[in-house]
Amino acid sequence: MTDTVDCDIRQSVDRISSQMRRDYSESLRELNLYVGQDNLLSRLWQGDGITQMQLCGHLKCEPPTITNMVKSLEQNGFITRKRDEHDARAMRIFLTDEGRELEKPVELKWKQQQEKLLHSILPEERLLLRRILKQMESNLSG
Amino acid sequence: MTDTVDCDIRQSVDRISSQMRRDYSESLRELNLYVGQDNLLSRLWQGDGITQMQLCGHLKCEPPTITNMVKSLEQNGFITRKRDEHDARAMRIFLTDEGRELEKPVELKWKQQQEKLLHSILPEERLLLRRILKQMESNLSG
DNA sequence: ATGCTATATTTAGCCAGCTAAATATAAGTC
DNA sequence: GACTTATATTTAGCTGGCTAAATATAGCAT
Repeated sequence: MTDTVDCDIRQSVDRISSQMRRDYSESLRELNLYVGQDNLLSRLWQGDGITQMQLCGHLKCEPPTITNMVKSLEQNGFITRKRDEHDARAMRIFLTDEGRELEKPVELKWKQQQEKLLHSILPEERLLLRRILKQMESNLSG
Repeated sequence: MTDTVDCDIRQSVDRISSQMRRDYSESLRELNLYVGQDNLLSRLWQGDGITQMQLCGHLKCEPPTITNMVKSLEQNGFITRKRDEHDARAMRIFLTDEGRELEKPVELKWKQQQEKLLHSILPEERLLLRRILKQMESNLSG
């Protein structure tokens, strides 16, 4: 019984994340972005000029993934890359004006997505849910 | 405040699913499987000989995705494909012995994954969580 | 029988994500 | 200075996932 419930939870999280990704992907296309690129830009809105390795750390992904994402974002005019003046190995990533202009529209998409996800779930439940999700996050990273 | 909490939830689900995928992917490599292939096989363990279109429905993905997954699984010897006798358009997918043998090991991986995910989360909380996740699923599909 | 439409699958090409290996530069060591 | 190791990024090649377009077959209607 417990096993069944637990297994449902694992699968449920799986279904939610893939459906959310699909949905969200479609929504982001209106901004000429692909899923994941919003997270990279989000980090840059907090302060740009960081290296690709630093982006790896923040986005928790591998260097080749950053290379590709950054290439795509650069081609679409949202960021620029400059070689570090003191370390010719590193590339520093900067937002363009177009990249900066996406901050508000992306935040709106986030709110819309979150509202859709949490519709009809009560504030008390949201708080508890939040706590449990944090626990799950730390379970995975530990 | 509410916005912040909600947004945390959206991001939290995002982080959990990507970390889970990474973890799980690594774990499945021991069985010579890639993430997602276990879901396809799982449907076949319930009964094989179904068409690729039926798999699309169960896995909620598009036909080309099935074409690729099925090709990979066939090359690795877990399934075989036969053209439908009455409808030459359709391919029917069957498990090989190797494919059948993966059922128990994959279920073990599921249990390990779920145990890691839900560690230290109480049974009452799990029940509530399950209910909320179901609600989120229906929010997304509706 | 001819033709139009619907269905099943594949191909090509894109993105996120990965690993393994190559490249380039930095920095420490002898 | 020359050698070795560490770090940053890229390339090649794989998977899951997608869309758009191409095939192939089925089935209906005239």
